[in-house]
Amino acid sequence: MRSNITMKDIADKLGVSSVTVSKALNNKEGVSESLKQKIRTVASEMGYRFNSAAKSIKDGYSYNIGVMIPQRFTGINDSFYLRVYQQIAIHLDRYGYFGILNILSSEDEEQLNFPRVYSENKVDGIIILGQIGKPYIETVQNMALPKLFLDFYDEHANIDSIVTDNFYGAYEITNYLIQMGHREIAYVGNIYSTSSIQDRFLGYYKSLLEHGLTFEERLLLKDRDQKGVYVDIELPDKMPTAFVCNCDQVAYNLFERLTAQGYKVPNDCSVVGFDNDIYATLTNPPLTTVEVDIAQMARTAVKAIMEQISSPNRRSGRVLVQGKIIYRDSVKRIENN
Amino acid sequence: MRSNITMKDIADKLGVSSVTVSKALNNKEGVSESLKQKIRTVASEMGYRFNSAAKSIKDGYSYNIGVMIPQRFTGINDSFYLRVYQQIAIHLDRYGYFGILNILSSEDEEQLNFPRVYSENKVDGIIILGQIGKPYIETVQNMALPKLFLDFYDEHANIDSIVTDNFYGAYEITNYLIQMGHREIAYVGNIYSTSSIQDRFLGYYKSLLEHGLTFEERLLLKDRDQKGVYVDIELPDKMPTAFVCNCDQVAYNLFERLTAQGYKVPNDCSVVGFDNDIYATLTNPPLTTVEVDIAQMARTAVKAIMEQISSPNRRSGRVLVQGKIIYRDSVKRIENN
DNA sequence: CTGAAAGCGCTTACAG
DNA sequence: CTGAAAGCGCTTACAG
Repeated sequence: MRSNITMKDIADKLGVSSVTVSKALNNKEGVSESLKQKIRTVASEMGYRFNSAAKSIKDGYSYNIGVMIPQRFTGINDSFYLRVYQQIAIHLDRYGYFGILNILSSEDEEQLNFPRVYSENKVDGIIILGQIGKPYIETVQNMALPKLFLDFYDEHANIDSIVTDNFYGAYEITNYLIQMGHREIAYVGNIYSTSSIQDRFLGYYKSLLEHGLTFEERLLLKDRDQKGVYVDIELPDKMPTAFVCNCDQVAYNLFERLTAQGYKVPNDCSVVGFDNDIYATLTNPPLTTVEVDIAQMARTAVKAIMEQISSPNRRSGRVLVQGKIIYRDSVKRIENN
Repeated sequence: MRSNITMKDIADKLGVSSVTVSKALNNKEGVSESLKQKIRTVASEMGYRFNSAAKSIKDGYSYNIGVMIPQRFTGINDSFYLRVYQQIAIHLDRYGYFGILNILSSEDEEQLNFPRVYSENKVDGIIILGQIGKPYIETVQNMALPKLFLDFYDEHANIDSIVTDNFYGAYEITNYLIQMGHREIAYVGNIYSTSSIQDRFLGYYKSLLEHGLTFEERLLLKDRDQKGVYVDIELPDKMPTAFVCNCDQVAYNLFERLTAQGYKVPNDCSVVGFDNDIYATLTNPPLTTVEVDIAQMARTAVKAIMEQISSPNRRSGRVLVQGKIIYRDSVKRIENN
């Protein structure tokens, strides 16, 4: 139930018209300062609350943004997207907007249903947070609304996207390992599993190339099967001096493996991760890793969708958000012969 | 920007009135089945989307619920409330409602500002998720809107609340320790910090009482200061055989402490936690703990707020949601002399 | 500086 | 079974 005090009530109380009240409360021209003051005071005394639905119906904006997260990314230990959503909500607030969370169920994704936020005209734009299936991408394209992919992209759909610079982050952290004297560096991750694992691998690869190091198949270690289920990591017979892991959780798994085999990090080998999530601080010693800048991702996403709303024809394309290396204690400088 | 197709457009196309279109699309009486069908078909062909703002302005409902989480509970390793929010969003969906996330900043909490969802009439009710300061509770009481405290309560404010049965959960898990032969059982937590830590302590206390065990001050170990900042846990000189920790993260901290001092869990002492969050699986061995039923909390909360909306005078009071002991490997049966 | 009129898109209550 | 009229609370464009 809403407060039943309207601008008309305030107007009646003061013997003015509701037009004047509207102007005063919105601080528009055409009302004397003294009247404005009086109106504001009375409004506050009466406990007046603005009716945003009435405004919406007039100007056609809901002042809401839908944030759609596919259900499968919302598992029990998987709060990354929720955290991104939270940052989005905070940044939307600065534009006078609100965020409505829409978990995309597997059924809706399969049946290509529009989200309810769309069919009920609840939002002025939609941010899709987390990779959706190809068929559903088409459904999204059919939505007549500003939209944005966050943390993934599709090369065929012409939809703006914001992604972490996986390539550059992995490139930089591999450079760092090489600077620290490492020459035998393994990459841990199934590069056929997701595009971000693949992009991170390519960054690692580029770093090797640039430093005249040759990549060897045996230094590519599988961390999960095609379905994304983690498998035991098999250490190579001849151990490398450093491991680039595609994410912190995998680095954490690798630590367990190394410890079980009697290796000590960083003395016997160095390990780096990616994401700077909770796992990065749970290893002993804590992990040097690439931090995904969640706040920056959210800020960029909100700005991009706001621009689409105000200028429907302007496109931002694919925006990369740089990560940042967090230096901790899992890397040791080694000497080369 | 909204789709600019309205009921009027559909009506014009079919040569009927917009009243008839409204009735047909809402499946109300007074329109023949055949006309309804025709109208639905044309609506879908034209890509009609319902304008919820227009409905809102008529019936006074926004069909949104605000979920307010104090900023301080949204730290980097703290996704419990976000997960609850996610479940709330899913359950709201079943009522045709949406959830709007509102992070309560420390400034707004100090300055006793109403949340924007309230002052802009964006929601039909507010769920406050996580303990807010006493002064702000008064602010919340002044909001003329259905409201609900989730995961905390205040004995003085007459506001419905849903909380985990902290008391009973701690009581049960302490009973379990006693069944396993433990007689010297410590409680880890600052009982002046939050009401849930206090309630869990009382459940522990009741279990001791019922079994004729005497509580000793020295067995109450502080885990954090008044502001909630974790402190080093000081182990008592004479070690107990078991520890009841007020939450899993503290149990995790205790593990580190015990390991540092050379104690092994569960051989040297047993440890139990509360929450069954990520920390419960990160200790070695994993933790026996009380699982907070997030889905049930969310379901109950949504039901309660919906009831308040439909019958403003009905109150649900303080509802307890039962937890569930998850048995793992951090407790050992011991023999008594 | 102030306000009467019209309209946003829908629904409700009533008349036919 | 169908629709003209009125109204929800606000804002815009215009007249004074």
